Amino acid sequence: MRHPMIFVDNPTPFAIRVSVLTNRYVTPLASFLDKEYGLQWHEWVVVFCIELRDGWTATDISNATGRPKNTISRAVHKLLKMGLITRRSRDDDARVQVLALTAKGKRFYTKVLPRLQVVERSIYDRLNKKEQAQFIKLLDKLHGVGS
Amino acid sequence: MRHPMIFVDNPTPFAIRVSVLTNRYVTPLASFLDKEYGLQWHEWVVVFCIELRDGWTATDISNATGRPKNTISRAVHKLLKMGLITRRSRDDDARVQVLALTAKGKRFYTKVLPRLQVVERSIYDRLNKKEQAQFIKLLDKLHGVGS
DNA sequence: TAAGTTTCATTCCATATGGAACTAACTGGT
DNA sequence: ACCAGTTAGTTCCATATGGAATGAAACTTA
Repeated sequence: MRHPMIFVDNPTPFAIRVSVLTNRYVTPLASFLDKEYGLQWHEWVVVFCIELRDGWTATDISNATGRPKNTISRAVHKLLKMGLITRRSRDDDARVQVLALTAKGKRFYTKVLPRLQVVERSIYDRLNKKEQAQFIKLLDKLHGVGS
Repeated sequence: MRHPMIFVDNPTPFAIRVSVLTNRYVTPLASFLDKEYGLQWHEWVVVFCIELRDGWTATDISNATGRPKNTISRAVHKLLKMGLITRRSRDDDARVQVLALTAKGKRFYTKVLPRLQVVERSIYDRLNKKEQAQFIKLLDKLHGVGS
């Protein structure tokens, strides 16, 4: 590898740094997930969202993650087929489909999360606790918290 | 938008935060680039790399960015066709193709960079100068500087 | 200098992607 | 009650993607 640290100590645009971080960091997690469980990254994100809070719809997830809604729609269908989630039209609006984890989905989440965290930690632990907290705070700010 | 700040103040895995940041942040830049100049994100990254340092090859860029080499190969071909870069086999090793910006490519870079920075700043300026420096330092650490 | 191995880059192919058009369901105004 | 406008979710389709196979050139060892 001839220029591994190319983006260090120079005025590389922030966006390039971030996209490279995603390439180096999220991509390995996604392929781990795919190999071990046949799950796409988006599908995992949907599971994660639903586990985190009740009442999510495909549109909510699309808004929260910044992915187009057809992508989320496909992920939802796959997860339904896998029996990991359920979907129910809301009584007051038949267009809105509320998602929820099945018992199988909850078990899946409980099993997968710690394994992902192991992979995650191998990179994330390059930061100490204080730096990790700092980083999350900065990410939140970039996500537009408070604006 | 019902849950815009879903990933704030909870134990969302770092990888999800990062991927969402990319979705919200790099994607708009990429579509700006595509609409205005017909350039894919990878193609822009290749231009940026070549401008930053001399002597880059497709493999170097693949290593530095974490994208597969066929992706870079395609980007290089497109840029050659657009007349933005040149390619020369190295004298001592004909397998290695050294890339360089053409005059047109340099003008392109000079024209595009500030326009991208305007878009970039609209998000990045949510951090003050000190936080920006902090963030870059943390990114560098995550990229494995020093390890 | 021939055989085997490694490396750089391209091509092939099955799959993923996302914009745009679409359907179905609701809302508001008249 | 009707029609126009809006919203949730799906489908269509052209294009992007990346793993694996291939090609091409250069090394390594004998």
